[in-house]
Amino acid sequence: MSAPPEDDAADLGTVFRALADEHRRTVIAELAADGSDGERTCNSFDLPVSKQTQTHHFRVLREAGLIHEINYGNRKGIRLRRAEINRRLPGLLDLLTAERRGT
Amino acid sequence: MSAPPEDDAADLGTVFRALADEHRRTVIAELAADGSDGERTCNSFDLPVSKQTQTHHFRVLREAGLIHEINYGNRKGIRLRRAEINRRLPGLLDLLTAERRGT
DNA sequence: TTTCAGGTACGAATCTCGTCGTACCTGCAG
DNA sequence: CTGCAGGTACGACGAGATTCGTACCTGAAA
Repeated sequence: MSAPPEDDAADLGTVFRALADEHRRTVIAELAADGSDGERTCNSFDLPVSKQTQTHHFRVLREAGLIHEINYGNRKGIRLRRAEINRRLPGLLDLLTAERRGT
Repeated sequence: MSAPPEDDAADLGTVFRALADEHRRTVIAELAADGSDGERTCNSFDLPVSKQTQTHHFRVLREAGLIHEINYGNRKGIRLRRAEINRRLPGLLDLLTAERRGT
């Protein structure tokens, strides 16, 4: 209810709901696996959905406090909020990277 | 698709979807916070929903591999599958108990 | 045996979510 | 300026989730 803060990390329900979707989980797992934490474009994830749907997924991830979106007007940059996640939800990123390696 | 295994821990998507609901998260958080790991009854959680809905929630938790249900015909016992969870999803229970203590 | 609380099965109402179509905006390359 | 790729806004549709009503089963107490 009311406008989401989207500025800081949301509650566990919002985070789990965001990570329940396989596409969004793939995005965060890829970001978490890349230690350089560089800025990536939305297209670099090769999601098998339309661009409207991608916009939706990245918005959900941003409102859950998991990523940072940098708007360049024309294109958009994605960055993992690793520090905030590890501070408020320690161990979460490890769960995602572990799943990605099998089992 | 097909009948769910419900015997061993499910994938991350199923687990996150199960824990996205606040009622179910409350159940697991209470179980995780109680170190004795004793058997509890469904009623002991005081969920503000009807008993049909409780049946539904406990089934979701069981199919996600998070709890064990012991059927006595008349009543039902609930037990946290702590060992399996900590083995396949280390750190998950800590996230739930941390949220319950406030941020 | 009768009664009753605890649970389940099935179905319906409602809501949310994931997806896309159409239309529009933004910045860069010709 | 024109064209074009990347993104967004709004609306719609189908699938799934949450909740409950009604009906029924099970075991223990009276």
